Amino acid sequence: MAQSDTVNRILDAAEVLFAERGFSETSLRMITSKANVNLAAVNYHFGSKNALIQAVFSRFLSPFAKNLEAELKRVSERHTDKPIDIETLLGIVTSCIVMVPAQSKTGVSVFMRLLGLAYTQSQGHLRKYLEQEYSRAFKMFMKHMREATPQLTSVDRFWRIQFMLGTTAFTMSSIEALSDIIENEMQVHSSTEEVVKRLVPFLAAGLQAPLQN
Amino acid sequence: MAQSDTVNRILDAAEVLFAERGFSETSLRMITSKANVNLAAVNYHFGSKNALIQAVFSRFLSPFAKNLEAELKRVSERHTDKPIDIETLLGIVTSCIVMVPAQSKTGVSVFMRLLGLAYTQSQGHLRKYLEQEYSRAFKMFMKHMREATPQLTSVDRFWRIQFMLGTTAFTMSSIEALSDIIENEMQVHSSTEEVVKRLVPFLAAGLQAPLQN
DNA sequence: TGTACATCAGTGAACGCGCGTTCACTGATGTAC
DNA sequence: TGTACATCAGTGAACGCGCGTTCACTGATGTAC
Repeated sequence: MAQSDTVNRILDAAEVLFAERGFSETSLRMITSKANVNLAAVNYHFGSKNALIQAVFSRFLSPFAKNLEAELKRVSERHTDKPIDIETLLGIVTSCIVMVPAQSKTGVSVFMRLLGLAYTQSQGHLRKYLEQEYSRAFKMFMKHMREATPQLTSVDRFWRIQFMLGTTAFTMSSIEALSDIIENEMQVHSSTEEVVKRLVPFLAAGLQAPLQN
Repeated sequence: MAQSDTVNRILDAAEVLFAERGFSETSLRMITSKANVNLAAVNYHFGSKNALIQAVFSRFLSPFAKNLEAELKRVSERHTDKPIDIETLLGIVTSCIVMVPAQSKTGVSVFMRLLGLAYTQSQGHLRKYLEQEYSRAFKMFMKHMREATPQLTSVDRFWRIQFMLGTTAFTMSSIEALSDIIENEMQVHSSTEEVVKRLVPFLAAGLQAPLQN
């Protein structure tokens, strides 16, 4: 058994349980029994429950941020004359998200649900951690976003990006339940890819909606 | 002291604390000490913490649902020839939300934040309760929604309504944190009312976005 | 009008329980001489 | 090569604490006769 096996088993179990139940509704005892490790192992390896939460996020956000920075740099080098358009920008983000799970072993929906929870459930420690850890990738994305939507004031742009984030996080976190409902009611099967395809025009249209005064 | 005074003081305190901290992060001891009532009074009047949570929602959702049904009926009687358009429909919903706080004493932002939490934090008991309690208003709204977007297939309409719901719930549940960020970065204050005003055109544009194949 | 009883809002203290965390300890592996 | 020691992952049991809930009780008010 490799040295890091216990650590990874804890992270795998915590990731799934946090996504299913939220942070304060998931106890260390649930995590350690699902992971088949000793209760004290969490505090031994991570120090505290809060530190475990941060580690869960790091494991998928770090590769995502790395992918995103690389991809943004790559594409912008081919767009020296004109800014990257919104559809391309959104495409880059979604493709970078899809690239990650192969590394961290979990599905896209768990990934997205956690992102949603990070916004709605954090008590401060997590938000602070994410802000300082991933500010570079976020700023890079925002720079391109600014160039792609010159017609928006910075306040409008800020809010519309939050709206996009909200739509995505919420939809992805409940995609399983929603797919079941629609399959029951309308006998139509929806894969995550198909939902994302429906999502992108919705987001792009919202982002570029006329401003009202 | 009127008979219902303790009940209302508990509801007032619970409403504010739930909105600030979420449900499982708010203890009955916090609520009763803020309300200046005995700890046992919650279980005496409501029976359990879950029942208190449901009562908090009832106090603002019941008048809202009543407003919404009345307003939808009123407006549709003047639109016998053509269906109500989307902007009007969304306007009705937001105005019905704004009408409520005068009855339940709290601000719109507390109201909206609770709505967001209902989606992101409920453990089942709340979702079931809301579904069966307010299904009539919801179905009525959906009927008008269907008429307002005849160009959409029912599958597309289903997903786009979920997108709208997601955007709203997510934004409202994290509105405080987001308002703080934008106030720090751009020195602009954003009230909930202003955010809702920004949200509506975003949602309307997304809902009516061209379909892609 | 007075008495006995019922009802009900509210109380103070305690209950058992699950929580995150701590601590002394084990046993395997690596390292120095 | 053998011995002494250090390091470190992992363990079992317990810690104190805050939680939702319960219960016997009080005291005020209403009601029947």
